[in-house]
Amino acid sequence: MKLSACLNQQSPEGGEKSCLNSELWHACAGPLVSLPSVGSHVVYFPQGHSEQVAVSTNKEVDAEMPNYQSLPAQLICQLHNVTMHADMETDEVYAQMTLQPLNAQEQKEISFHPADLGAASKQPTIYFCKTLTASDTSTHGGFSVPRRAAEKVFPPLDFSQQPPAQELVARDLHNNEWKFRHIFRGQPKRHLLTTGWSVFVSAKRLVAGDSVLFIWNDKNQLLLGIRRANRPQTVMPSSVLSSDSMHHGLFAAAAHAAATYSRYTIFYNPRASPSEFVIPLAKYIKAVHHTRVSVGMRFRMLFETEESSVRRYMGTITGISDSDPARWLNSHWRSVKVGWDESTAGERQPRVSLWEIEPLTTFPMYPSPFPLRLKRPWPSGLPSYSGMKADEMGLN
Amino acid sequence: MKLSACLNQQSPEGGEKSCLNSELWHACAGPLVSLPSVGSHVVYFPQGHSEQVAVSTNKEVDAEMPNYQSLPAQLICQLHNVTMHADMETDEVYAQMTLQPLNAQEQKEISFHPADLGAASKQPTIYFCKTLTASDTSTHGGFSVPRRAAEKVFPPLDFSQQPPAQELVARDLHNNEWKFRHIFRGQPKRHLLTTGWSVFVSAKRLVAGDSVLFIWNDKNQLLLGIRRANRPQTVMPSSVLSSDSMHHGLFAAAAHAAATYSRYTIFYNPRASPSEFVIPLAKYIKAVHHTRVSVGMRFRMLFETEESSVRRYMGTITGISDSDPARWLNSHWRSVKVGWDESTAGERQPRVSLWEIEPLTTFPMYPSPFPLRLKRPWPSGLPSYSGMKADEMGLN
DNA sequence: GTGTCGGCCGTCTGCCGACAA
DNA sequence: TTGTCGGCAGACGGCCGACAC
Repeated sequence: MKLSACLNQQSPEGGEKSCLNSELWHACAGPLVSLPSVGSHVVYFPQGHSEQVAVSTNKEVDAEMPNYQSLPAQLICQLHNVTMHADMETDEVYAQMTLQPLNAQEQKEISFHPADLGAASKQPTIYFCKTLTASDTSTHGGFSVPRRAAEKVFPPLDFSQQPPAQELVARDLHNNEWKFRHIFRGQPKRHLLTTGWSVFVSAKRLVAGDSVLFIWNDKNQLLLGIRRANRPQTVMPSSVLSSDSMHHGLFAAAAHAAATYSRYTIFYNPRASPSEFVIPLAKYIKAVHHTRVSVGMRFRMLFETEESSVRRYMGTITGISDSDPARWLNSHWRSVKVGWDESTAGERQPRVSLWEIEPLTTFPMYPSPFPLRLKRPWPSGLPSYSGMKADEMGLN
Repeated sequence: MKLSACLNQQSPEGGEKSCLNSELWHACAGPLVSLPSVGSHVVYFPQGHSEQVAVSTNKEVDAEMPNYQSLPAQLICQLHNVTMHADMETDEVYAQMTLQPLNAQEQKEISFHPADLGAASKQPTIYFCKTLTASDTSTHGGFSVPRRAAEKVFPPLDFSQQPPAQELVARDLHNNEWKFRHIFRGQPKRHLLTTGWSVFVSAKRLVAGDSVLFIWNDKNQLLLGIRRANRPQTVMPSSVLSSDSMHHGLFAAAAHAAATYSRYTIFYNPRASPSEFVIPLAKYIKAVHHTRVSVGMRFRMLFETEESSVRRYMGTITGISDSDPARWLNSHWRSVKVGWDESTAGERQPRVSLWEIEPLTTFPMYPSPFPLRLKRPWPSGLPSYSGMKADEMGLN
């Protein structure tokens, strides 16, 4: 992996490179991924971060790993910076965030803004995503564009020509330019990308099963991104640091930042990570303190389909407990054990976090939604909820 | 980077994959690289390890990085395991080592073996290395084999045929098989690799300036490896962990191992690292305690040439001091400031370590070389030399 | 001794509509 | 509506000796 393009969420003019519309990044990341807004308060979960590192290094955290006593299970931070990136080699999207743990005084002064709830980012409206077929990736031919897709996102063809054709110019996440010949021909007629397509396929090393997506943005620019199929064993030990040292690094850096209230930097890989581990504080508060859940309760949760849209799966809460009591006591990370109505080969996780689900047979405990204010602030000196008991949080 | 092939130094039958002769690994690593032997005692320098991480992530250690008080500047360890690897994507060689810091009792019982001195590994005798030309990597033709090289390492051709030709089968670091047509033709006659060569070039993504090397080992097998040219900006931020967290990880993992005398794992990238940071203890002792150096003294030091051989450069010692007194007090890592006779654009480092150089106008202080025994063992409880004063070590 | 080139042939790329799912 | 195929023309891959440094 090499240096990556930069997409700064807030200050496009500040970046080292010219910055693309973040629509493309979000389209590649998927409909469920949202990034907290700069300046807002968030909750950071070392445990979730560790899960991402475990997936990336293909190695679980070692049982011998010491407890970082000074590191609470969740850190309340201010989010100073968010930049969107894409891997130079694979185009895999990821985000870099700069977090700063709040000290006791800052925690007392927290006030909430509705915008901090972090709704899933709106997917661009004028776009399409197609999974590549064997013919699409073969050297024998070009790319067959689904009719509705071509009519929706490509500029209209001049049908007085025979055959109707035009040159398309599209930019990828790295702002590289790709040119394609777009032609409408064949019997029956269909939209095709011919000249230029195979160069793109080989440059991006696309294979059948990968997806390509086109966006027509509000500046009349054509953007294109890719999403690789979930190939098993795409993991890559970095050969720089052992996975054990990586986990040490994650915990030590977070512990140091928590102890000194200083900034630190993390990477979030939306398509690698099993769950988001930087959550808007308001979303966390709402889910943990203002929603009543109990064993046996029904809920639904959003998942991404293979066609890049969302669907809800239903399930039942079967238990509420610490997912790793030895290491992370009183953590809300994956504290909810669930069973799924449709059990497709255990594809969905058996444990989820409160803010990931929508409980059904309940309603919010507060009548007026905003602004919120906590009755009982977190224990002074401990920038976390780790000292709270379950009954204080309405879990029982 | 993906999973890598395994070359176990000691137990070829124990590896998960069939293991190749380590000759190829050492040939790719270069003539100056040696690996300490399994079971021996070594000195590990977190500072040197940090340098490697800084090079790999292209980012220096942060000035805000806290001091890891419990981590001495050098750790005396037993080397439990050494495995040789090669990156699946780039074929870059690296080694994985398992180290275990010695406790005070173990340090007292150390005895030295001459074999532990860690002489540079013998390069294979029957091999050649060629830097690829534009013609070699072009699709227009094959690979032009230098005459002496072909006669030395390839099986002899049957010159009764016209033209003389044969099929060569060579295996790379991952034990993949590559087939080439070896032919002797043209006017004037020359050795060429034709059919099969371009597949190899494109699979390994070789460009003009990269090197390829062939070995004819003692089992009558043909092996081949590659060495990429030092292209600037080959660095790759991992997008898994920030460089700050990487440095934290390195120090925290080492500090934890030092505190508990437990094993930990490191990676050594010989072609990325500016210096070896795991040194045979005997070599360290000899250089630090049994060699007298002083400012103004002449010395010579080995360097690798572009043609993969070694040559000596001469220099003068200009100072002896801690290279990073704020972080690593009384460390011998790069404690010697030097000036070079041939100052080719500051290519060579201004600071070296004692065990890297050969002082000239001096001779060893001990009459009989081995076995050695220290008069004054290191301070009990501190598994390092960090408490020693310069005058105790004969530096002044 | 070896790097690069022109010449030449063969394979594969890549554009086309046919056809079927 | 769109995935795959046969047909075909042209580009490029790749093997050869010529030639120069």
